[in-house]
Amino acid sequence: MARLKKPDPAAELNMPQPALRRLPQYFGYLVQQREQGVEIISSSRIAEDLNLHPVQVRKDMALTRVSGKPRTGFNVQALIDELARMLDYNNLKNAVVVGCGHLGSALLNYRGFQGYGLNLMAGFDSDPKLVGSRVGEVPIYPLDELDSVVREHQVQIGVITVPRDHAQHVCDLLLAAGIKAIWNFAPTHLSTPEDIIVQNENIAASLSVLSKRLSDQQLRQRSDQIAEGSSQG
Amino acid sequence: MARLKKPDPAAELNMPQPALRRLPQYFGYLVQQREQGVEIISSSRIAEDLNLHPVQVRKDMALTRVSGKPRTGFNVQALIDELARMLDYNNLKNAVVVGCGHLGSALLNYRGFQGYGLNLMAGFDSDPKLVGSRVGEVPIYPLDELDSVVREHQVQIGVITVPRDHAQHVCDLLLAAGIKAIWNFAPTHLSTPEDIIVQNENIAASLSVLSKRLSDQQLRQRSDQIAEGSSQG
DNA sequence: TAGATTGTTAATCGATTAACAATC
DNA sequence: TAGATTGTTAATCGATTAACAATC
Repeated sequence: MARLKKPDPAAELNMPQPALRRLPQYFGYLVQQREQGVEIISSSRIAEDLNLHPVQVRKDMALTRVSGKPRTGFNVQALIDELARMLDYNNLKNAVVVGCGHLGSALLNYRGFQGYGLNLMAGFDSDPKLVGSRVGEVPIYPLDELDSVVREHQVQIGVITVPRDHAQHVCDLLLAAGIKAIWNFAPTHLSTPEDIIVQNENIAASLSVLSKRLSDQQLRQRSDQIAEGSSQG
Repeated sequence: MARLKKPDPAAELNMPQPALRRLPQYFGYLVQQREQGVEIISSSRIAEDLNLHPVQVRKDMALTRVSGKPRTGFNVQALIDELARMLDYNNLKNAVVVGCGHLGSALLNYRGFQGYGLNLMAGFDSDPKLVGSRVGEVPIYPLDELDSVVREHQVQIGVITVPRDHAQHVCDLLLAAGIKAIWNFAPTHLSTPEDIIVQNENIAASLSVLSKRLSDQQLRQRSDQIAEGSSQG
């Protein structure tokens, strides 16, 4: 059995955000490795596959308090278990999806959320044709049942996938029903009380990073070519 | 007209990633403000609406080299124009989507990408029923036409929305066709040459951040209650 | 002028990387 | 033992925040 130091609640509460964003990456990667029969893995191997610095991987692994063995590496299963505990993947959290258009349907059809502790247990839509049907096995309700469903199942997380102009209204409905956290896919800013957690899924931000990296690389390559040309000339 | 210092190419190439991720956020926010008739805006107002520190907003605005006026603020349109230039939104980049299931369809139906410089001009799918049809006005081709379509239109960006187990194969096809950047929505790590830009859209990472923030807040609230209870007792 | 806001420089904070000892 | 890998401490790097001058 892999050695495991006592968890440090303070360290876990104050986890740096960049690290917190890397942990699910490790988790997914390690689950995939386990499926391929890998039982022990070194930090340098992880770093290489995920394009990270090996020391950073060791620092992150240290957060899990799973000890590795010099000359061999870390126990994959132990890391998976501890990451799941730290990220609270074992406590399934109920969530509802408001807006069952293309994006909402895609989320409702995605079967991978369970592995990350999220249970999408209901969808809501204003379209009477959708109401009463199921999308990816999840039942779709009319908007005016939102309050009762959320209260009855003590749902904590609301996912907003409605058009931009309806997002704030839906947000208000969710908060009125007692929701504590909002996962917002609508491309707009939501006004909420301070104690409500809002996570904006800004696909444009991600796209911009990609786009900028591409432009920058091409700029660099072009200036390299010019430099080459002039040194040859 | 708003004052505008000369762009600084070095500063733009070496833009810090956290800042780069905030710029599209400002862009979207400012476009929305403009639609509502706002012409001048202060850094403190932006900061308040986007939950940022006002000094940070001013630093970020300084990156655009748009000068604000003391006592009034920044010209909204000037900021929008300069952000669009910095993020290269004006040069429409062609992209293809491989995998036209729920998520791929959602992307193809999303009409907002044009505003962010991305033109999804073709979809590919192995399902013969989809091939020849259109999803959100974008034509769907069979996979074996990927190479010719990508070459013909000099497409630089490939979007992968196929199931996990097909992602690496699709990635290889895209690279063979000359694609330089991959936007990967499949929950798996892709092996690529060093000069290829890969942006992983890890929805699980985002979800985990939300989930952890929720758990942590509830932990804090519970320990606050206990502290309250004992101080009262 | 007084006051509000920008914008810059310095200080702080936090994350990443380097160096190296400890361990198997 | 030799060598490879972990794990910790120190150094560096970079981003955020604070302080305050400049400007309208």
